Formats: sequence, C-alpha cells, structure tokens
Amino acid sequence: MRQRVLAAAEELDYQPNLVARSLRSQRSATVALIVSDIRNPFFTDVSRAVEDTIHKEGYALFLCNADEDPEKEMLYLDQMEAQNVAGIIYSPTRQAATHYQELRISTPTVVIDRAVHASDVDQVLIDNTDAAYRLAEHVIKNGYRRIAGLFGEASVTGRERRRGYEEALRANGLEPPLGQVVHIPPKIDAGLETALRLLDRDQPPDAFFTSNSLLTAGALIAIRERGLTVPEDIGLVGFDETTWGRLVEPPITIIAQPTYEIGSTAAELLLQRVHQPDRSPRKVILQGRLHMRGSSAPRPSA
Amino acid sequence: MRQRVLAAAEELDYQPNLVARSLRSQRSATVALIVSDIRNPFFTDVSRAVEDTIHKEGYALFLCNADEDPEKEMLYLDQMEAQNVAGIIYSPTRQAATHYQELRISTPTVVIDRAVHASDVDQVLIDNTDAAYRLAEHVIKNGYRRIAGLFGEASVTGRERRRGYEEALRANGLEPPLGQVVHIPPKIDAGLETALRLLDRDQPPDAFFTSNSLLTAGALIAIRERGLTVPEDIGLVGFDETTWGRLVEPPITIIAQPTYEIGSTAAELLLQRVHQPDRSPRKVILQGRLHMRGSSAPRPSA
DNA sequence: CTGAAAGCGCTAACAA
DNA sequence: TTGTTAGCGCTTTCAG
Repeated sequence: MRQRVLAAAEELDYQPNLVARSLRSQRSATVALIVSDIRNPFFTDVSRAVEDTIHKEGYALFLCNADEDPEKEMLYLDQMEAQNVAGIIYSPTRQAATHYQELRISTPTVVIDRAVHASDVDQVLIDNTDAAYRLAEHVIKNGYRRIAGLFGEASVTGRERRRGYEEALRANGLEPPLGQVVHIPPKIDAGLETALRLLDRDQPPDAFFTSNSLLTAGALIAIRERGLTVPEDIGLVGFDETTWGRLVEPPITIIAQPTYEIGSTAAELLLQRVHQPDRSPRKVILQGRLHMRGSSAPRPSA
Repeated sequence: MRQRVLAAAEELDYQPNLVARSLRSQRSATVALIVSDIRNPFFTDVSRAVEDTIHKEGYALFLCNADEDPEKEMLYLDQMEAQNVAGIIYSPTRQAATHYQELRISTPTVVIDRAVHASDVDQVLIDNTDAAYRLAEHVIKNGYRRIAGLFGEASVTGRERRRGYEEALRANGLEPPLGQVVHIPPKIDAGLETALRLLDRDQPPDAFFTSNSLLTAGALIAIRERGLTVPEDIGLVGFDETTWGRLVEPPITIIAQPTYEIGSTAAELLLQRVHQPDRSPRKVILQGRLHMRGSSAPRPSA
C-alpha cells in the first residue's frame, strides 16, 4: 500500500507544499544568512562555507543582503522569523549589536563577525583588536609614521580594529594623526573619497590602515588617482584576503580572516542549537593571520 | 473598532505569520534570485540591482547560490516553487537551459544572463556573440596572433562567447589555435591550472581570451607565476568589470556588462508578470561595452 | 459595518 | 497496518 502511494506520487510528480508543511510542523529545512554587504568578498566567502556545511545536512540557504542598512536588517530578521526558518546566522550592524537583547529573536541564532553584548547567543568572531594591533605594529616597525586609519562605521568590528590600531601606535610612542582616523561607510566610494581628501592635506599620511577590503580598494584607487606609488610614497594595509589583493603591484599586506572556518563553524553551531535548543551558548574566537607583502615594505629611511 | 484592534496589535507587537498568510492567500512578497556562483562579481552586482528594485515595491529577496551545480539549481528551483515565492529570477546552467521546457516551472520566471530556447519566458541577456567578436577583433587588430580561449563550460554564455571569438579569428584570417580553445569550470582554480598548462607548451599563446572574470583572474595568476609580463609577453582580455581589473598593472581590457541594468530590468519584468501573468513574454538584449586598456596594448611588431 | 465559518495542504494523534 | 480527524494562522466569503 505504502508502495502504491509512493509510486503514484512519483507518477504524478508530486511536490509537497513546503508552506503547508512548515505551518503544520512548525519546522523547516532552511537556514537564513543575513550579511551586511553582499559585495564584500568576506561575506560571499563565508556564505559559501555556510552553504556547504548545511547542505550536507539537507538544509537550504536563504541569503539576505542587509546592505549595511539597519532597517533592511530588521526587515529581513522579522521576515525570516515569520518565515519560520530553522535558524539564522547573521552579522549585525552596530545599531543592532548594541541593542541585541531588545530584538528578542526567538529563532535559534548565531552571530558572526560582529560581536554583540549578550552571553546567551552563539558567536563566531575573530580577535579584531589583536589582529589590528599586529597589523599596525608591523606597519610601524617598517618605518611608517603618519598612519591614517579608515574604519567602517557600520560595525563594532570597525571600532575594535581602531582600538587595536591606536593601542599599537601608542605602544610605539606614536599618536594617532589628528583628523586622520575616521569612521566612514564601509564601501569603496567612501574609502576613495576619504583617502583623496586625506592625500590632499598639507601633511598627508605616509600609510593607510584600512579595516576592510572595500576600504582598501577605495584607498588604492585614490592613491592611483593622485599618481602616487606604493609603498615608496605611501604604504597600504588592510583586512581580508581578496583575489585582487595579491594581483596588484605591489601586493597588499593584510590580515586574512579564516572565512571558511568562520562560516562552517557558525553553521555547525547553528545546527547543534536547532537540535538541542538548551545547549549552553559558545563564543568561538578565531585568529586573523598577518600576510606581509610589498605594500608595507620597509621605508628606506627606517 | 478597527482602530482598537490595530492599537492592540501594536501594543502586543503582533507579527503576522507569513507562512500561514502565504498558505491561505497563495501569494507572497518574496522573490528568489538563483545565481550560478555567488563569488562571481557579476552576480553580486546583479543581485544588488534586483534587490534595490523589488525592495521599492515591498518585496524581499531570497538569494540562492547554485554554485554551477545543476543538482543544486534544481533543488533551489523546486524549493522556491514549493515555498510559494511570487517569482524567480535565475541564470540556468547549460543543462537546465537545454531542457528548460521540461522543468515546467509554474511560478513567474525571468531568465538572465544565460539564454534558454523557449519563447514563452521573459529573458534579459546580452549579445554575447557580438561582444566576444568585438573583443577578439580588438585583440587581433592589436597584433596578437596565437590567442588562446578559456571559456566557461557550465553555461550557454561560454558557448556563445566562443562563437564570437572564433568568428572574429576566422574573419581576420586566423584559425583558433589547436588545443588552446577550451571549455572549463568557470572558477579561478580551473583558469589558473589551464593557463599554466597552456603557457608551458612548446608554442605558448601570445594572448588569453577569457569568458568571465574568474577565469581572467586565474589566467593572470598563472601569468604572474611564470614570471611573464602583460602585455609584452602575453596579452589578456576578458569579460566583466571588477574592482581589481582596473587596479592591476596594466589594467585589464574587458567587455563590461551592464549589471545594474540587467538586474533592474529583470526585476521589473518579473513584477510586471506577477501582476499580469498573461502578458506576452519579452526578450531584452543589452549590449556589452568594450573597455580598451593596457592588457591588450598593441604589440610592437604590429 | 461586524461576526462567523470555511479552508489553504500538510502532519500528528488517535481509532479502527 | 490503514483510515479519520483536528488544526497550524491566516484570508476570504458570506450572513447577520
């Protein structure tokens, strides 16, 4: 009998209605990943890892792009909860991170990349302050002195990386150059405009320290527009491994984040929580890796 | 009365259950975009445009990454239909494109980037053969003679671009170099490996013609690994504007696709079809724009 | 205008 | 094992 029903279903190409199933069972085999900016290679790399991992367990992935807009982020969060997804992985904007508790998310959630002040949620982060410290220290050791800082304004990540950068400067007897440490939208355009403005000053920086790869790209475009040479005229360092960072001349010194590991770990934590909701939350802190390349080569004077 | 209910809903922070709503009304305010590869900047750019456009009309976007895998593509296609999305925008793999009719998709659909042989579906494409012809012609005019071709194997787009390339060669009295016109997975790794192999031949190419930006990146990495110089030792051209294509030295000659227009047009066509299902299907063909840059500079001998 | 009732397609619980 | 039924949370229709 069972056989006959199955055969008939096959015959008629029956496709169960997932909406009805989800409504009835209050479950679903989908996970949502809400990223801050789909054009940031960090997030596309993470999304690949998340999808690989959950796909093995039979889950499908909805990818949502908040585009660094807190309102869109809220919209997608609500939407995903209302869609009854099994779980949510997401990187909150600074606004959401600050008021995380008030969001009262009832769906299992893992926060990635941007820490929230909440002890009852799984998080997968990197030690941003430490990574930024090491990166800045490397730049200083190589003889750069007026190191401007371009940091994303949308995330706590940007704040943490600035802290590491400033600590490294002070530990080496330097002061953050006045008016050259800025928080801006973490996009290429903003990086370009700000870098141009800083380069056109009376006392331009001798290096740019950037907090993500879009800002790095913007700064590099600005450097090229002004006809300057890296690293002779100006050094450049940033975060995240990209295709282009190793192809430009000179290649860019960066802190590489373990994107695949971040994504797969977040996915694993999420699935564990889905199956075991009262498991105690974990905070996984991974390390960035410093890749020293030509864009921060030692200054001749140093 | 209505007022009081609304006030109470506000008070209790009532969130309607979208699953139930969708089940009952057989509609939903979500659109799915199924892309071939989330790490290809072409698709992330398109997704931005799609989202911008539908967001204005109150729709949310589910982004799904088929990762050039026909099975995953089918899975997401089925899943999205079963999820009762309002519409689907997608770029089919070659397998799906060839058997498009057999998919029997009942949800409103717009095909982008990769043409299907079906007259009853909206499509937004570019004229690949023409674009590839113009790009190849430019390379030939600049004196390159042994132009190897790296084309994506997963899409009809790769085939069409090869046709334009071969037509341009023949129209200029050249033959496609034997064994140097290949269809490979449209990924950086495959581009790198293949380019290395071709460079190590007795008669290596004097230019690479690539059919997407991931292959371009792979070829460039190979060129660098062999210590060759662009364009003196070897020319390099490809498709799609990327951040890095203008930052490397020399910058890369490419056909720029109007990504934003592709995405926004597809989104508009889809929403029109959602509201007016029996509207006659349209095929919108856009043009690529040739950007001549240093990577295909005239050969001294020419 | 307000209220009541049916039912979207499924699953889970219970009866035969 | 097989069949029946209730109900997930909404929207839509129809009656009052």
